[in-house]
Amino acid sequence: MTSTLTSTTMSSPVGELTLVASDAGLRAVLWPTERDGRVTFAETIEDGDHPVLTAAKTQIAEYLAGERSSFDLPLDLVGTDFQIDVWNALDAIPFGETQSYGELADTLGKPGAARAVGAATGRNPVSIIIPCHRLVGSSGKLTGFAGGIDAKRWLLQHEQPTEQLSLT
Amino acid sequence: MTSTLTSTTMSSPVGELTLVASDAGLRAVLWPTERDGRVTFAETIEDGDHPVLTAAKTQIAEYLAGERSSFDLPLDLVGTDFQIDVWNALDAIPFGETQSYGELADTLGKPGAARAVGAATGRNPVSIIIPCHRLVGSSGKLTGFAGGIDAKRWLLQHEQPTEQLSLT
DNA sequence: ATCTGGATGTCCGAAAACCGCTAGTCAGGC
DNA sequence: GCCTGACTAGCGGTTTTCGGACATCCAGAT
Repeated sequence: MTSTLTSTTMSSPVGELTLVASDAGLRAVLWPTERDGRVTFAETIEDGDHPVLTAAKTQIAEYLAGERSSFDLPLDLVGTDFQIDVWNALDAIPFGETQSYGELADTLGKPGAARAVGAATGRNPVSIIIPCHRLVGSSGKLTGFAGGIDAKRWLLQHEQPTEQLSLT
Repeated sequence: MTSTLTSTTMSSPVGELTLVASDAGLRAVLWPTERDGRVTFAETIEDGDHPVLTAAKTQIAEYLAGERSSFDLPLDLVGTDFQIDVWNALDAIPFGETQSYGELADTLGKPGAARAVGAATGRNPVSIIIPCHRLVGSSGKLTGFAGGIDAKRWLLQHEQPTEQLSLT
């Protein structure tokens, strides 16, 4: 049926990440709590040498070390049209900036779909690479995150030049 | 996603048949009324030269000409566990014989599931090859058929040596 | 200040509907 | 009596439908 998937893992300040790739590109970057359910691991093979996986590993490590602010990787996104739209819009939020769920809904031409944006964001398969952590409540509050609110706060602080803002 | 499907058509005394194959084998033999809905034709390519399709065409023609009483083709059945069980049990009914829905349910070890057998039979993707026409009501009545009751009667008469039985 | 309701797309579980059935019952016609 | 046909309840698996729940937010009423 589906082309074979390969996977590998890497450790990071925000927990162990699991990377999954298909022939077409990077399929997923998963938090420890997401390992099950998000991807059917029945058809997944461990392979640390997959070119897309090694590239992703390198770029994520550079990002976490503060040496990189954007990614350049082939992605293989699987989702509904709306979800893909949301993920692409997320990708357009620049390093260090944030946007609210409602604002993103507006830019998609679907005002009022803030809640739907939240649901689609929560289903982003490629954490960190597609910066779902840059989406916050309209009041600035950090509302939810697949990897845990702590990880979201860590990533956002990490993108602040002074490392000083205290985020609630 | 799914591997590519190829299809072709052939005419027969019971109407034009549409054959569909995947890499794994014959996927479907459809009646004119089934062409839509049963298979996603969005991903189907016309190709009369596909080896499985030509073999199926030949064997069906031989069967319809009275020169063949069983089939030997790789099948690629897609369905629930129960449906697959039913289809396999159907395949075991010999040429020229019939069985009732309830009897088949019994042989599956699920007495009382006669009606479920009916539903599964109605979903048999591979008409003629898997002889769903050999399944009749417990009273001997021809109850239903995807290709129409007339086609069912034609096939059953065709399998009678004398061509004489009058089936209701 | 705080609470309520309504709008959006998707997924998930529960419940209902749907069938290519069947054995049983009962009323009619011979 | 015996057969037939019409009608009924209950059978089991699958499909369809429906109602919530979500990583929200704004307006209006308490």
